[in-house]
Amino acid sequence: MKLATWNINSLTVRLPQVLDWLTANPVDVLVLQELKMTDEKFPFEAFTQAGYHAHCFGQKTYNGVALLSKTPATDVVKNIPGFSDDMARVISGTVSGVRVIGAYFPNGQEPGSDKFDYKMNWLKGLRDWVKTELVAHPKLVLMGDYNITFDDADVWDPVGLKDTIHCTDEERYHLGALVALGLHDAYRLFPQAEKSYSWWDYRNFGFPRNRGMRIDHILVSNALKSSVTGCVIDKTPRKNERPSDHAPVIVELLDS
DNA sequence: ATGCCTCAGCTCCTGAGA
Repeated sequence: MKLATWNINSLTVRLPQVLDWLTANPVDVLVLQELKMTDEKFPFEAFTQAGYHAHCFGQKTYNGVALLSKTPATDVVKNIPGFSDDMARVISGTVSGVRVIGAYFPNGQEPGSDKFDYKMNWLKGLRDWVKTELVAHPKLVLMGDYNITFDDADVWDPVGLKDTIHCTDEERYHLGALVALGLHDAYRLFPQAEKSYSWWDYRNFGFPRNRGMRIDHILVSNALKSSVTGCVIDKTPRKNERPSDHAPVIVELLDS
């Protein structure tokens, strides 16, 4: 079973690339972030034709997430139960016995800002909920655009970007607390090339210079850890003509 | 240097992303 996450920065612009990518990478589950469209505009038809069941949690202009799966997802939940939020950031469902949570974590803009405070509150809300989800669903995958790096290895310039957004101790504390619930960074379960990133700034030739950060993650629960056979970042679509600034991340699990 | 890209929208500029 293969599951993937991809922040596509506007599904309106990127739909052809998503469909092409699914043809080349027929994963069982794909979660998308930053649809930047309302549910009425979501291209259900195109995904049906591609062989996917789709659930959408959209929003005008910003945010918006979707859950695509080859077999139907059940018990679909939108956003974080118990955490009041105006923004469409989370969509969850059970696919083939695995609880899948797709999330677009807040950016946070800059430490000390209102948006940073919101990010910290959101992270606490997410953690409180995921803790209970893990009890109900031991086989759980939490994946998406976390907008947080784990450590210096995830940052192209850890000195210059020290204490800036995605690299602060506060953000990393919350990411660590999430992991401490009984989750594992699937990417680091395997040897990986140095300077591996999932996002590169559009500006200043960020991608060709490999000036990026690893901020898109797939966390797997204790119950799934031993069944993970691989995790990769696919940089191919970042080379497209009008790419998203993020690359998809894929994890493979042994079928159980 | 608060911009360099990219995207959405009450679109010819602004806010947001990261």
